[in-house]
Order: sequence, then structure tokens, then C-alpha cells
Amino acid sequence: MSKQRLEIIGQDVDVDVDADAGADACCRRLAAAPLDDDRAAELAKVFKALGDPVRLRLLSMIASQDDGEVCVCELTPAFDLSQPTISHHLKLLRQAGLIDCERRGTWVYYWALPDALARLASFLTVPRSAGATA
Amino acid sequence: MSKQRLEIIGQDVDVDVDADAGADACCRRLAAAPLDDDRAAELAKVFKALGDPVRLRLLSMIASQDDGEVCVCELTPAFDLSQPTISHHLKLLRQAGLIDCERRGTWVYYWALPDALARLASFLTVPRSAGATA
DNA sequence: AGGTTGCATCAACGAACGTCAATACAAGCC
DNA sequence: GGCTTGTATTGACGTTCGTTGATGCAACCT
Repeated sequence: MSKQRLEIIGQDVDVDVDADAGADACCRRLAAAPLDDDRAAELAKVFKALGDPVRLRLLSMIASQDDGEVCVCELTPAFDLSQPTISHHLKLLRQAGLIDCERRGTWVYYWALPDALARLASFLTVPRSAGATA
Repeated sequence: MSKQRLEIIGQDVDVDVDADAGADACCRRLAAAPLDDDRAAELAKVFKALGDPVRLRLLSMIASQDDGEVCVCELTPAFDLSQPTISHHLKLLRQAGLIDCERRGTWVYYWALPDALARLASFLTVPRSAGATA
């Protein structure tokens, strides 16, 4: 139920980092039990954020940074896209709870939220042997 | 490079279960290094397939089945959607390499492909401590 | 053969998405 | 103050997506 309100940036998007921090990891497995509508909608939002090559590359660039954070000014020129487009994708990743940002002087820095990734990973993990090559 | 050709169903979609089975898990981590365009596009296709509540519920219903497989006739009535819509979503999940199917008499059975899920899970896994609650 | 049931495909619709140029805002510098 | 740089927002565009009714096809059953 924790809302993040990035006043620094002045965006009033009200990112819902809800994420149900209370629920145990074991109960949130894809293969454990059929998803109810609410959880499915909640998860679909995050996966949809990952369902774009540009956002995937952005997140990868952010998450693989040694400093743990990247300036937008480093991200934008890495793409053959306009600056507003990059900004839009970053906003979507942020609304999905995958990254967060902070303005520092003129520049804005983004970093990944490892918990969100870890939750997704454990959600996709199949408890079984997971053998079969196909 | 293995192509699946479900002649049983008569679909000539040429599902690319490519998945680069040769690459080691360690090299395919999100946070390991910036993704190149090709890998990003390949992965985005799979995440996009997961980016819909209906498909997420479908996959969950399929993956959580004890038998390991489900008849479409069990899936369709679980949704408030038309039969073509469910069929369409199943097709997308199959094209993403997440599930597979087989016709058995009049009925068609679907099952999950655990390897695909495992690959995604390991891709999202961040090697670091992954501490920070936010 | 004809009829029925289960599921995929087709064609069309509105809604959502990705992209951009133009603009607005924030912070630094002169 | 005005100018410049970095980033977010707006409004518009074409494209893709989710959904549906209609149709097609495959397998069963008389």
C-alpha cells in the first residue's frame, strides 16, 4: 500500500509500488494456482512494461550499471529515438515499479529496483524439476 | 534453431523456439550487460505475451494443472470472453514458446514449457544482494 | 451421407501503444 | 534579468492489439 510520490521530479503519477509486500513468495508462483483477476492484472502491467525492446534495453542498461545508477543523458544517445520517446519509456518502467529516479541538479538519474525483478523471477520459477528440453 | 511445426493442428505459424539453447545462463542476465537489439527484440516478444491479464491467467491455469495439460474446453468457460478470443491468446502464448499443444480426438490439450519460464526467471534474476526494500 | 461438437481462422471494429515535433519546466550560467 | 542545457509533458499521427461474429475445418456419432 506504499505509494511513491517523486516530488523531486514533479510527476504526480502516483506510482503504485504496492507489490503486496506481505504475501510470501511461495504463494505468488505462476504454476502454484490459477491467478485471480486482480493479481493477473497487476502482474500483466509489469510484464507489459518489459514487453518492448527499447524498454528492455533501457532496463538492462540501468541494471547493469556498476554505479547502480545512470544519467538519462547517457541513455538517450544510445538509441535511435527521440528524447521524448526515451523519457516516455522510462516513465512506463517507473510506473511498473521496475526503476526509480532522482533529479540531481540538471540531470536525472535512474536506478533499478532489484526487488521487483526478484519478485518476477520467483513468480516465473517452476518448483518442479523443470527438465524437458522442449 | 529448432522450429516447431504443429502439423497436428494445421497451423503453419513456424513457432520459433529458437531460445538460443547454446548460450549459458550467466550470459543472458538482464543486469549482466546491456542487451543488444536482437536479444531485446527476442525477449520482448515473450514478455509481451505475458503482458496481458487473460494470457497470464491462461498460462497460470495451464501451468498449475496436476496432469500437466489442460483441454481448451476447460479453459474457455473460465473466462468472460468469446471462444475465438481465448483461441487467439493461446496462439500468442504458443508463438512465444511458453506453451505447446496437441490435438487428441476432438479436443486440443495445452501444456506449459517449463524451460521457457526457467529461462525468463534466470534472466530476471539479479546476482547482487538484492536487498533494499525500495 | 448428414448433423453435431470443439477449436482455429477471418474480417472488422475500437482501444491502446510507440513515435515524433512542439512545448513546458527546472536548474545552471552569463 | 536572459540564455542555454537537460528532461518531462502535450497533442497528434500511424500502427498494433484485444475483441467479436461469422466462417471454416476436423473429428465424432448416428
